[in-house]
Amino acid sequence: MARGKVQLRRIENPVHRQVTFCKRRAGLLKKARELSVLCDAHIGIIIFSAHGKLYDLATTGNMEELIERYKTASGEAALQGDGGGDHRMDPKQETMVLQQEINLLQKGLRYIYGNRANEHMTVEELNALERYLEIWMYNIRSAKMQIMIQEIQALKSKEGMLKAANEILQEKIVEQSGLIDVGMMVADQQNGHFSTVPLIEEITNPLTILSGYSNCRGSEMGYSF
Amino acid sequence: MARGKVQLRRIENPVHRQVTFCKRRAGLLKKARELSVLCDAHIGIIIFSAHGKLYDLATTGNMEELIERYKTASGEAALQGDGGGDHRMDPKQETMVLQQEINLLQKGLRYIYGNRANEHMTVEELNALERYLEIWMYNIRSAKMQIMIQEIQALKSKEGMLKAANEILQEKIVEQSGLIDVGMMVADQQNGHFSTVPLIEEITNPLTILSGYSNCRGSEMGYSF
DNA sequence: ACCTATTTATAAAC
DNA sequence: TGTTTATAAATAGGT
Repeated sequence: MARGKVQLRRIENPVHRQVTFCKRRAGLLKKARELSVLCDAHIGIIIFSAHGKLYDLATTGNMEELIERYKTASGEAALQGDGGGDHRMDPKQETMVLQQEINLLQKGLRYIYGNRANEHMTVEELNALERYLEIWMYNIRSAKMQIMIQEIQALKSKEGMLKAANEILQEKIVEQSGLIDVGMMVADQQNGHFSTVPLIEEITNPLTILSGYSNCRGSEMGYSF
Repeated sequence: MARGKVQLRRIENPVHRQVTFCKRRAGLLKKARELSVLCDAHIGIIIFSAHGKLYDLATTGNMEELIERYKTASGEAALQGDGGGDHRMDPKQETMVLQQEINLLQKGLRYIYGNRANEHMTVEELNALERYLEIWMYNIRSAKMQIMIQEIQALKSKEGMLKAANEILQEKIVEQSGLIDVGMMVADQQNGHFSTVPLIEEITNPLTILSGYSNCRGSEMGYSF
C-alpha cells in the first residue's frame, strides 16, 4: 500500500511476489494476534506458500484443538443445508466425457506444477486446454453473475412487497387519523432489505479486478450478536 | 489506528470490543484473500469469537483439504529438525496439492456440465476456481510464448547464417564474372526459411483473447523480437 | 451504518 | 534479508 496502488491479481514477477509474500504474511499474522488479544478471540491460520511451505499460527497455542473445535462447529452448521437434487444426462456418457477432460486437466496440472520435464504437451494440447479454460472462465463468471442476479431479484421483489405493504399501511393510517408520522415504517423497510444481501460482497467483480472498495457494505452475512 | 493509538490488550468495554471484533475480523479476512491472490498462497483461517461463534475462510474453497494438508505438513516438519532451506516440495505433499486442485476442478466440471443441480458450489469455491483458471491461462500462454520464442530465435540464427552465406556467394560471383543476376539466390533463401516454421501458424494469438490481458508482457523473460 | 483524523501497513528503492 | 520513505489502507471514535 504504498508507492502505487496494488492491483488485486497474482503478482507475476517472482521476486516481487516473494517479497510481498513475506511482508504481507507477517502483516497478516500480526493482525491476527492483535485481533485475538483485543477481542478475546481464538484464531488459527494456516498458510501454504506457492511452494508448499507451511506457515501457521494458533493464538491458543494449539492448532489441533482449534481444528477439532472447527470440525464440530462447522459440522453443526452444515446440517441444515441442502435439499434434494434431480438427475441429468446419461451417467455413463457423462462420466466418459468428464474423464476425458479430467485427463487433459491432470496432464496440464502436472505440466504446470511439475518441472515441465516429465510431461510433454503438444501445442495442440495446449490450445485445447486454453480453450477449455476460456470456456470455464466464462461459465464460472456466469455462475457468479447468476447468483448475483438471483439476489437482486429477490431484493427487488421484497422491495415491491414492502412498498405495497407500506402504501396499504399509509392508507389505513390516513383513514384512522390523517396526522401520524410514517418515518418508522421507512426504517423497517430498509432493515428488511439489508438482511437479505449476504452473498453480494464476497463476489469479486469479474470485470474490474482492481481493488475497489467502494462497495464494501458491512451487511456481511447477517451476523447477529 | 485512528483517533488514538490502540493498546495491545483486551478491550474492556464490551461494546467497543464487539465493534472492533467485527471490523478487524473483516480486515483480517480481506488481507488473507489479498495475500492468497497476490502471492498464490493457500490460506485457511479459523476464528472463534469470545462467545464461541465460528468464522472461517479457506481460499481454496475447502477447509477440510487444507486441514489435511496441514496435518501432514506440520507432522513432517516436526520430524526433521529443519532450520530453513527450502526443499523441493516432497512428493506426498505435491500429490496432495494436485489432488486438492483436481477435486476442485472435477467438481467444477460436474457443476458446469451437469445441470448445476447435483453439485453445489459455494461462491468461495467459484472464486478459487476462477483464480486457478486465470493462473493456468497465464501459464498456458507462457508455454506457447516460449515455443514461439524458440522458433523465432532459431529462425533468426538461420537467417544470419544464410545472409552470411549469401554475401560470401555474392563475392565469389563477383570475382568470377561481375554480371550474373542474383534473384534466384534470394528465392532459395526464403524457401529454406519457411520450411522451418511449422508451428507458428497453429498457435492462436496469446495476447488478444479475452477482455483485458493488456499486461501480458512478453518482455518478462528477456524476449527480444 | 457512515465519516474522517490518524495510525498502520507496505511497495518500491536501496 | 533489513532499512527507509512516500502513499495506500485500516480503523478508533464519533454521529
